[in-house]
Amino acid sequence: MNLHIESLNCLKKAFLFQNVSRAHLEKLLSGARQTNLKAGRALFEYEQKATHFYLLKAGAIHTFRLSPDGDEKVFQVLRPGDLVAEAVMFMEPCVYPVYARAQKDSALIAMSRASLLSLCRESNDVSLKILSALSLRLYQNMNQIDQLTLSSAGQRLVSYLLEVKRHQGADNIKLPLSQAVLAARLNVTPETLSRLFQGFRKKALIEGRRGHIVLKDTDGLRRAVNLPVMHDAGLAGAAPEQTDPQHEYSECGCCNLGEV
Amino acid sequence: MNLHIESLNCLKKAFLFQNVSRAHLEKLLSGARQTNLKAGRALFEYEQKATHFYLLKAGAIHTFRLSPDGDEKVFQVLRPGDLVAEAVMFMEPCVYPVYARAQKDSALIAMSRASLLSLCRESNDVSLKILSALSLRLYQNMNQIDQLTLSSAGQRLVSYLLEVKRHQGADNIKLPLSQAVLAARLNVTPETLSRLFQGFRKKALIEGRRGHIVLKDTDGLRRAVNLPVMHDAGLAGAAPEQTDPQHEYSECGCCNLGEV
DNA sequence: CAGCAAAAATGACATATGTCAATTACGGCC
DNA sequence: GGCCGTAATTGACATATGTCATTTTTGCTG
Repeated sequence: MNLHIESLNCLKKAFLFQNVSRAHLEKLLSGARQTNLKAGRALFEYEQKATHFYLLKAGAIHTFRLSPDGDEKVFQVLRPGDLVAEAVMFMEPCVYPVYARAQKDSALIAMSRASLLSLCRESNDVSLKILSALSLRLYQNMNQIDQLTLSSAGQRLVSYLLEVKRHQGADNIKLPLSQAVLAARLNVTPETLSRLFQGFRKKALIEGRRGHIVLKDTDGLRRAVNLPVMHDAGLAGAAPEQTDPQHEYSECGCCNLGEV
Repeated sequence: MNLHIESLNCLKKAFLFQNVSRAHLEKLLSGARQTNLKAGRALFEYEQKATHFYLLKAGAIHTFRLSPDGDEKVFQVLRPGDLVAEAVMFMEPCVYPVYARAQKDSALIAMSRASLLSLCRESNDVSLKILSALSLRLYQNMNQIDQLTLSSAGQRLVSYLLEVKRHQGADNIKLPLSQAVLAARLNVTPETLSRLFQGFRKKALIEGRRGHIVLKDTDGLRRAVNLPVMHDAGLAGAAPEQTDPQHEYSECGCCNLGEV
């Protein structure tokens, strides 16, 4: 069956299942089903019993929580190739700790918790893989906490911009998030974000707008918001090695920029 | 050897090693050494190569990062019985993602990363245990992000107080953190924290001071800061089950209050 | 190309929270 | 029990950021 073959190939590419035998993958897929979601539709709800995890084949998924006044706090921006909620499968009690929603029309493969758990029970190799995947997510989360607790909105923005720059290589960066979503990720209002951009533009620290920005003076940016002007990047010192070309992972190892 | 026996017993109590065979534990301990730290001394540094993880036998350890202006952002407050940096052992590259420092005079058992990894390779059981421990930490971190991104300082404080109440059962709660540390955990200044307490006291929402506080009107507290007045607790809906008596775990499952 | 809805920018304003300095209360120690 | 250093409180003040309303831009779709 075509779908099957295709899914199998997708799975193989996922970091988690790099060295997993074909037999094991087949098993994982045996109970799997394809899920298609229109933009805006929910994949799962916060605190809902977590029975499945997903491989995102196409589109984009956001995971988020709601603040008391109702606005969304974005945790992750997931892209094709990413696994969704795989870490949740091991929690006790097993409920989704976030909402998940399709941001664009999306296609996913849904796999059951049970099949993953039994796979882990059978293969220590898989367990170990997942272990390292989880610890990575843990690290991402700590970095996110770190970033969110930067005292000023400017610091959070600059730290984000520098992170993006690190990953896209060039000073000429492309923001993969709408301003509204970015604002949510940085825990500021869109207005504030807009004004910050304006401010940096006036000081000739950046150029361009609307998703396509040129960083003219990164040290200046750092100074403008009182971030230490130093060696490499604002955030963690995770070795600035290039993305491992072997798996087409959309997320960066140490952070969560929401882009390729 | 006495120390050995004692350490063995400590290990057995740790959640991670609940069902691990004695032989395996022995192996873990074979390369272990006892570490004593005076209050204020560092256990490890941020970004330092992570070679060991620890079991805290006595005292208290804080893990934290530094903000650009130099103040500490507390990630965890660890108590006797807790494991320190066990999750880090599986990260790649393997460097400590936080600073760790003894807050009081502390005694720890240091175990090597290598021995843990080989234990995991040998025993899928251990891998699975750690898997669930890691996913728990992940969940804690998400809750912490959630809490830190509550827009107002008051919301963060109330959410913290309610969390503590949930765990101590009574309205009569004991704060295990100095005000300065608590302020850091909530990402506010000590002054602001002090004023918040004052404000609540004036409105007769709380009573008492200095680590010993009585919550007079929890719904009032929620309303005072615009937190939804609802069923159970402000944070995640992790089942409000009592702490499992079988392991003397200082931390709560879903959050990180810094106390028993 | 015009027209429209959504996104972004701008302005005026309120306020929560940080900052710095001074004062008070507490807890350990001789 | 009285002193002293640290922690907590209080006050005056500056300011970053949120809020709400309005305008401008953008990108689409017919």
